[in-house]
Amino acid sequence: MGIDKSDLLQGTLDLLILRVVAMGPIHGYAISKRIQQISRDALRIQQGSLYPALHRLEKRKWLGAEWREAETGREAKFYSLTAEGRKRLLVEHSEWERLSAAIGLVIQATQL
Amino acid sequence: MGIDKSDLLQGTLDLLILRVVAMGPIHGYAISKRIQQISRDALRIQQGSLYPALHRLEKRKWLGAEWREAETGREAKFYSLTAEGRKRLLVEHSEWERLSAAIGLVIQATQL
DNA sequence: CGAAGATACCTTGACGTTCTACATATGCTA
DNA sequence: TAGCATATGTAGAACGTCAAGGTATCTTCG
Repeated sequence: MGIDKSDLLQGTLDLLILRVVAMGPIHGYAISKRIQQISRDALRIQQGSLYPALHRLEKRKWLGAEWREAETGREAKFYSLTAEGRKRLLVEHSEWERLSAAIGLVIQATQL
Repeated sequence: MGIDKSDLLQGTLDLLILRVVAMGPIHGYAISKRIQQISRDALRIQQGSLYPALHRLEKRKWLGAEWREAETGREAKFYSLTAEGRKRLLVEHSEWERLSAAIGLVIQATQL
């Protein structure tokens, strides 16, 4: 009935991607697997969310991209964090902390 | 440039509203003020977000509504939580815990 | 008296993100 | 040779939120 929620908290995908890419160059498919693995399967990035997001971040110059051979021997597009991307990551991170803390406050205050 | 984020984490507004209404009948304008106050101004609900959200929740029978006189002596639409709304609140709450914990995991794991 | 500001409700149209579904191709393995 | 994981991508739609606009009442202050 269209009442179900997204697999993600909308607006947090960029943060997740930037964090993972900050660990070192990595290709798109691996990013989604990594997020899924770290989150113990709680976060599943659909391909229709992943690739548009990567293109968006690349367009904004937060990610740089380069085609290289993956560990598997296949060609893949490796993303890496730009200097601007690192700045943006800090912004996204503090916004997350700020907003999630605020929601925590509301949850706490309303259960008295 | 459209790069700035929402004042909210998209998808959490329903949870916030349901929590506040769970404390007792309250009208829309007061809900937004209350959320703003509890969150120490971190969360500001725009009226263009608030009223459509309230109508959505009412339509889904998670909120009931009744016109009454507010403390100020003016007419206002008071919302209260239905039984279904209480169930939904539990769902929204656990979804929030699940997803925010998962994001916390990714943040932790990527800063090593 | 008149203006301003807070209270209280609402709608419209645009926007960005995410989703489902589809499409393509390669490499490995059973 | 069929199936599955890997790997990238697109199109169209749904959804929630935002900016901006509107109405009306009540109180306060000049």
